[in-house]
Amino acid sequence: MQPQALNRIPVDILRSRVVQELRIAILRGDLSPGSRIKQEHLASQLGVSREPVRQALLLLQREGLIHAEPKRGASVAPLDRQLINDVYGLREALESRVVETLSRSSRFDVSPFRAMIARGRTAVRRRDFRTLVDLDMAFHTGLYEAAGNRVIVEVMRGQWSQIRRVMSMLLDQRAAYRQKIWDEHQAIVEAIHARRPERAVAAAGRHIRAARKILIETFDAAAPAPLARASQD
Amino acid sequence: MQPQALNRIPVDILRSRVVQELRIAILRGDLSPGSRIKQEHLASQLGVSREPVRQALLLLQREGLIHAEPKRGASVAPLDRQLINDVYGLREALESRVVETLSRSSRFDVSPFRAMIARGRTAVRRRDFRTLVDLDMAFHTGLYEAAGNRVIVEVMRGQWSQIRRVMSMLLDQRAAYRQKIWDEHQAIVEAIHARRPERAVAAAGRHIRAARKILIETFDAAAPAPLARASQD
DNA sequence: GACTTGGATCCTGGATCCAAAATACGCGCT
DNA sequence: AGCGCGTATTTTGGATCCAGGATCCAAGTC
Repeated sequence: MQPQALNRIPVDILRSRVVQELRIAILRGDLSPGSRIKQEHLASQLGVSREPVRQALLLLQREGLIHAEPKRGASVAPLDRQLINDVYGLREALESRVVETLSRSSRFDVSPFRAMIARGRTAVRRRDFRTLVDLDMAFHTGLYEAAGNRVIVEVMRGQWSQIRRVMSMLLDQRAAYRQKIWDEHQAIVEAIHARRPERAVAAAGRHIRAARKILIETFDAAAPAPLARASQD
Repeated sequence: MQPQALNRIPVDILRSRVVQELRIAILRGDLSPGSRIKQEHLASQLGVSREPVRQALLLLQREGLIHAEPKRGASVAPLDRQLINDVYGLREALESRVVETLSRSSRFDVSPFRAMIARGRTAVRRRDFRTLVDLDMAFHTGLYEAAGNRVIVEVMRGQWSQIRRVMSMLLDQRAAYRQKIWDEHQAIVEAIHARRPERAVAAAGRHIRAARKILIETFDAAAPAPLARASQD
């Protein structure tokens, strides 16, 4: 017996496949906010029974992508202005702390981040929004992971579901903002690299507040009617 | 007061009852870390079928109280030194932000907090540890709620499960610390009340770092052996 | 005597079944 | 024709059933 790394990859489980599929569908907007989700229908559509579907719905409900009431069924959670705002409040608090920590650490490796920035700029030029969102999330997640706090990584993983939903909405429209993203990312990374905590925190704060501002504006401009039908309870 | 309690409140659902029971059992230590949880056994013990149990396990797994591997079953998650540490890292980041926000707000109402502090001191005198933990959590949760960020409230609700687990372990032993808690709480609240953001942030930071320090120390002292035992009943 | 191996047994994940709540529908009434 | 009420249908939450993987035990092998 060597190290005990013989049996890996048991991440089968139908349930997680359903979660994955559903999450993607919601994040992409294939399922529009507010639309009803019937278990039977979804099950047959994915070729499974209702059992894994129910569990998947449970999980996605906790993730905030699904809204459900007992006996009343589930629906895709509406985009929620307040929620977005609050998510960004959380993000600012955590990310400030993360970049501050990194700025004081001696083990921060800039290179992967510089690489991501380069790829990000390319994606912007190509107007490849899907990749752009992926890279943006990868960039920030990379920071969390570099800071080494697993709880923060985990918490933010959940929140990015929300962020991605509105992000895709936003990127279509805000060309000016798309340009700025990677400059801001670069500012953050270089400040960390230069070991300047205050500067890094400031850069991160600016980045996040700018994103929030744009997001909320875009939301208010584009959303009022079609998004939040069920927002009153 | 009951602002909008006219129609909802159908929080029956067997599953949530099971979650509740299980969570309490784990937090109280009635189920020791590492012990296996058999669905059938738990189900009959609670007088339900395996179905709600499975869903409850799923939820508690995401909450970090249960550890499970596919086809291998579930067990009570072991107390994890690193995890505790990380939770406190998260807490410090968020709570700093929260108290800072509150210090700048004009709508902060001290009175409920002062009341909690008084009750807390009483609980300390009476060595009523259960109530003490409840009040501690209520105090901090109260701050999150006062700040009005629902996402932070929600995220921290999850984290308090972890905090409570070790907290009960800690309070038994650290008499000196028990005394200090409510002084520190008072310092935080009064700083907020006095509209002194820096002071409030500093007080909150000190409070959380002190708690973390004690917790980790206690953990290292008392924990090595008895934590990950697999016990059957 | 320690290690492997075959098989009985247990347990989990998924499928199917059932009762009750909720919604949709149609009928009768004013 | 509009409205309300009672019933049919849909859909959910929970219970039960089943197949496959994991665990345990004991006998066989070196």
